[in-house]
Amino acid sequence: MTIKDIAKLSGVGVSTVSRVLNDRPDVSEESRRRVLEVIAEHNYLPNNSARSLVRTKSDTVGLVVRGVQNPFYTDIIRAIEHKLDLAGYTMVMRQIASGDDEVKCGAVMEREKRLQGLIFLGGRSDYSPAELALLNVPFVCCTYTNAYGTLDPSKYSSVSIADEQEAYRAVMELAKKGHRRIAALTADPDDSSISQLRYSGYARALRELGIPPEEEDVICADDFTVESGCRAMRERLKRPADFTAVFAIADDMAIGAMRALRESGRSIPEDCSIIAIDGINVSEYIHPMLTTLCQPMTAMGTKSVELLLGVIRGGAHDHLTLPTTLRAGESVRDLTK
Amino acid sequence: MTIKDIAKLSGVGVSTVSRVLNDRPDVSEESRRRVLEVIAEHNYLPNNSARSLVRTKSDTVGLVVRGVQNPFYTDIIRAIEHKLDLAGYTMVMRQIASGDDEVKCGAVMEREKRLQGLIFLGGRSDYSPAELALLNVPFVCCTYTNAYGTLDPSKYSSVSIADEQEAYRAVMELAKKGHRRIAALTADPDDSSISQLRYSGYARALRELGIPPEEEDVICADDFTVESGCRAMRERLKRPADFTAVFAIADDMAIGAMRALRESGRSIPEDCSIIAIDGINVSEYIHPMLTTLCQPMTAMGTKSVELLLGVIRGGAHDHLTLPTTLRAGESVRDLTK
DNA sequence: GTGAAAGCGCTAACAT
DNA sequence: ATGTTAGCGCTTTCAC
Repeated sequence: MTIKDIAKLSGVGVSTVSRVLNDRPDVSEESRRRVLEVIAEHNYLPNNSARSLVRTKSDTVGLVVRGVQNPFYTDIIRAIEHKLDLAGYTMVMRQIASGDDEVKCGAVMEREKRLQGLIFLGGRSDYSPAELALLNVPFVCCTYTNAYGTLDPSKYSSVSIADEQEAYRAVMELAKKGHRRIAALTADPDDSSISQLRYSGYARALRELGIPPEEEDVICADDFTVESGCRAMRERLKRPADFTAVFAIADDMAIGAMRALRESGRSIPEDCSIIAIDGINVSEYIHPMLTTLCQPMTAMGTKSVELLLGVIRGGAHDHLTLPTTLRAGESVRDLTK
Repeated sequence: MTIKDIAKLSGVGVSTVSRVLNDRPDVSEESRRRVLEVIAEHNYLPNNSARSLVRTKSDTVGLVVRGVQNPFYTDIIRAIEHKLDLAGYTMVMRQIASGDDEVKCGAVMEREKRLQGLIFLGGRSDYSPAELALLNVPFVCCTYTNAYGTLDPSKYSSVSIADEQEAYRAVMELAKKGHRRIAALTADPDDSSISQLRYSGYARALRELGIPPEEEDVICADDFTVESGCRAMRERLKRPADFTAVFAIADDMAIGAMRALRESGRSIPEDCSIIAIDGINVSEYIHPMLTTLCQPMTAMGTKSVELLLGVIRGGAHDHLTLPTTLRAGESVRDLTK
């Protein structure tokens, strides 16, 4: 069943059918009705490939997810797919390992699939101008932004939280409750990405509090997973540890660390408090309920799509910083009482 | 940059370029080398839409995920995307709500995108012949199968666990530890799907154990989420409850239920044991570690793709039942000691 | 308002 | 082994 068949069956030309298909105004009500009828009757669907070919663009948006392991992305991906779907776009998703290059991957997809745009989930933010030149469609960075100012903000969009400030805020929450020896559970603090920003916030808070930084208390995990969080904390606890609280840069890592802490005989929050950033679903149900700064995941996905579609339709790039909300759980002990 | 440009630049005809592109043997080494060189030099990528158009098929496989909420799917989706990627296919994913019809959605995708095949994740299994007629490409059901024999097994593939038996096994584990009053935390037990199968296994175990079923002890949640599990258990605990153990049909529901149980003053496993099925990552790290039957998620995704590609390449449909592995956690108390 | 026809970039016959 | 050419199904001028 092709457009020709529909044309024949409706007794009109193919261009009229095409007009109906594309909701063009210049069709008589009479023709439109007939064509629509035939289409419905035969359950006809236009061939996407043919459309993409002639339009030299598809109705497709690419999503490149970096760092496969992060469960925190799930809700965002869902929101993105859903929103895209509503807008009549198709999402093609590709996952890449933390070490892979999202720009290269995006560039390949862009041309292979004739994408309208790209969304990067969890990427680096330090693209070089040469790299950026590979990308000829608008893109938005979801969950991160170029906080270092090396990218021209008018060339891309982003949706993120204020990672540095939120980390600062989390640590300050601990300080408010009387904690002074505060460890950080982070991933590589030097990868010019989210972990670095959150680590910086932690460091700034300590500085402001006049707490001397202890190298021993910066616990570095391999990635953002529960496993890594647990492993890193276990490793750390083999040596004497007298911090009274931990700031974890991600919920999952916190959950892993909590297990390690318990294994060492510490109970939470009696012997050691913990606060994190993310607010994944499950962390609200575990015991003790994790105290954390919740990211608005659905909004992050939705806003990313909105920004992208805005640019596709001719709008300008923009940068959104979304607020987190503190979920007061049960994992932080008040030392002042 | 099109195939014509490459042809011109290499001093050959378009068909030669096409042959090189498609790894055909009938090209002289000389030509192949030159074409490949030009392609590399100009960073040329063939237009997917044009290829799909003329081949009347794309290199695309559709994934329809039903029941957006289930976090258990994440790993499977990852495995599917990864495997598909390795095989040179592209995955387009669409999520639908629990109430939506995956077959209809798949049929639309199939024709719009000229799919090679479909994978359904978490669907119903009671398709009618009329519905199936909508699907003209091979498909595989991932995580479920038509356990009721209403579908011709040669018409589709499936990868699943033996839901009924595994549920039976889980309940028997509890019985082994001396539990007799065993509640079931399930979703709708009548939706001819996974929850029904697992509920049946529970019921069969009770029957075999000679334990009279208590209607009160079948706790029905709205869906498979932590929230629902928690809510359902909270509701149940408003009335007297003297079951010593709970069989939850999903890890997430179990985690939710654990919170509700604790809220009611019960500690786990001292006052109430709990066992589940799924084996999601996080349930191994929570406290107490959840005792559960782990599904081989990665294998389920990988195998689904293998089956599908097999059929696409002319093979026959097949049905895989994968084994679970018992993870002995800390959530089940041994009453016999 | 409508139809005829020219491509979009590619593959596959068909010649050579 | 290689080039020429006719479509694949659609959109979009351009006449009418």
